[in-house]
Amino acid sequence: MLKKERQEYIIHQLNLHNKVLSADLSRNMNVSDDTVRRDLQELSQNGKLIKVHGGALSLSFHAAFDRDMVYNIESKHIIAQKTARLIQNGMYVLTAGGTSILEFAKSLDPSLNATFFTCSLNAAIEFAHHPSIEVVMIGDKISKDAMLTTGANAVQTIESIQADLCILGINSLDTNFGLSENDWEVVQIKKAMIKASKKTVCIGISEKLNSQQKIKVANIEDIDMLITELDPKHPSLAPFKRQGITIY
Amino acid sequence: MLKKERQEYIIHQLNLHNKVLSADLSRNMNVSDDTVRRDLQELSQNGKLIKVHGGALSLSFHAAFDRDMVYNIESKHIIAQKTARLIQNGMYVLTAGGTSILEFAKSLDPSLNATFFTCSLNAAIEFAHHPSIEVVMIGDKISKDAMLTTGANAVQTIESIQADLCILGINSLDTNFGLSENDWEVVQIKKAMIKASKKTVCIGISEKLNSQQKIKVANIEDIDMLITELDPKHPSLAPFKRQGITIY
DNA sequence: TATGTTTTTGCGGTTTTATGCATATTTTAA
DNA sequence: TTAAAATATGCATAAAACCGCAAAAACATA
Repeated sequence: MLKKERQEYIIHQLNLHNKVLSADLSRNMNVSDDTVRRDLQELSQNGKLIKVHGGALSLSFHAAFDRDMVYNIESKHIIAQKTARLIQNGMYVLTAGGTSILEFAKSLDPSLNATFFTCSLNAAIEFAHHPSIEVVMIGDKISKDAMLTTGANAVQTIESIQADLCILGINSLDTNFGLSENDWEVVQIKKAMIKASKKTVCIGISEKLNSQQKIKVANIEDIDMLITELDPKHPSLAPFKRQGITIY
Repeated sequence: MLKKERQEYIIHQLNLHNKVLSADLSRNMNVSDDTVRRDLQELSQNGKLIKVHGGALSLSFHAAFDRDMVYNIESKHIIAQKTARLIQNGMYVLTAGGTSILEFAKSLDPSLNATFFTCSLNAAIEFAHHPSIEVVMIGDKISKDAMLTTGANAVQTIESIQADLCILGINSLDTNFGLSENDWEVVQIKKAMIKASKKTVCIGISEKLNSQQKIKVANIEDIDMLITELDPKHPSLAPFKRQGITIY
C-alpha cells in the first residue's frame, strides 16, 4: 500500500467515523504502528486532522470544541470591515456560511437597508440582529456539518433570485483549480449562488489561498473580487490579480 | 473512547444541560470514576467548565442564571422531558419556536430517528446538534421579533407537509378563546402547522394558561394535547381536560 | 541498465501517557 | 454525628509515542 493511498484511506475513514484508532489502521493496512503514526503526524501538520493519543479525530470534531478560538479574529475583523463597505442601500445579497461571514454580518452599518438571502442558520441569526436589513432564510434539509440548508429545494429557491452580490467564505482558493470545497451538498448551493448573482466576492484569511479541496465550486474567472486581511498590493495576491480578480 | 472524545462529550453534555454528574458520565462512557475526574480536572484547568463536588457546571450557567427565564428553568425541563417521550422513531414533527421548544430539543433521546420541520432558527440549530434526527428548515423572510421564518412561502411549504405531530409553544391558552398570539405573521405559520399535522400538542408553563392575546391561532378543540410542568391531575388543568384535551 | 540519492519503512529500546485500582481523606447529607 | 459518596494520592501496568538507525524501496540521472 502506497503512502498516498494510506493517507487517503485514513481521511476516508475519518470522514466516515469522525475518529480512527492507530491500532486499527496499522492492522487494516498491514503496516507498522510507526508508519501509521508518521502518516497521522504528517496529515496533522497539513491540518487535515487532529492527532490525539491513540489515534486521530476529524477536524469538524475539533471545530465545535474550540469555538473560542481567537486565533484569526483580528484578520477576520479586517476582512469583515472591508466587505461591509461593499454593501449599498437597496442591494440584494446572497451569502453562505462560515466565520468570516458571521464577522461580516456584525460589521454592517446600522443604517444600511438591504436584503440578505442565506442558507446558513448562524448567519441568518447574525443578520437578523441588524435593525433595518431584511433577511430571508433559504429553506431545506440541514446539513449538520456545515449548519447550512442544502438540497434541491434550496438550489431551486436560489435560482429564483436575482442578486447583486454573492459573498462566499473561502475554503480553498487556487489560481488554477479555482474555488473548492469538500462537501458535495454545499458545493451545489454555492454554485447556485454564484449563478444567481451579478458579482461574486470571495472573502477569507490568506491562509486559505493556494490550496485545493476535492470538489470544485467555481473557476477562477467566475470570481469577481477577493478580500483577505492583506493589503491589496501584497505580493501573494498578485497571481489572483493577474487572473482578473479585483483585490480589495 | 479516546480522551479528547470523552472531553468533547462532556462539554457537549454541559452545553445541553448546564450540569453533569461524574457518576453519569463514567457510566455513559464506560470508564472509571477516576478517568472522568481527571477529565473534569483538565477541562476545568483549561477554563472549559466549573468543577464542583459530584460533577461540573457549564461556564454559561451563571450567565443563564441572570436571565429572567431562570425562574422557570426547572419547569421547562420537566415539560421538555414529558414532550420528548411523545416522539417515536420515524415520526414527522412540525415545530415553531420558543424557549420550551429549545429545551425540548435538548432532551431528545440520542438514539431517536425522526424528522423535524421548523421555522425557528434557534430550534433548527438545537435540533441539528442531535446525532441522528433529520432537520428541515422552512425558508422565508425572517421575522426579527420571533426569529422565525414567516410569509406566504413558508406557509406554502408547510402545507406541502403531512406531519404526525405539531408541537407549539404556548403564548396564551384559554378554554374559551383557544390558542392566541399577538404577531399576525406568526399566527399564519402556526395555523398552517396545525392544519398540516395529525395531532397538535401545546407545551408551556402553566402561567401561560387562562390568558388571551390579540389574534386567535386555533380553537380549543383543535388542540389534542397539553403539556405543562404540573401533574396532569392538577386542578387548574381540569377545565382543559373537560374540553377534550389530553393532559400529560 | 547501473548508480547514487532521497524517501520510506520497520525494528529495538526508551520514555511518556492513560487508565484503573487500593487506600486514605474529605465532603455531603440525613 | 455518622454513613455514604466523592475526591485525592500513590502505584502498577499496558499501550502508545518517540528516537535513532539501518534496510528497503522509490527516484533520478547519466
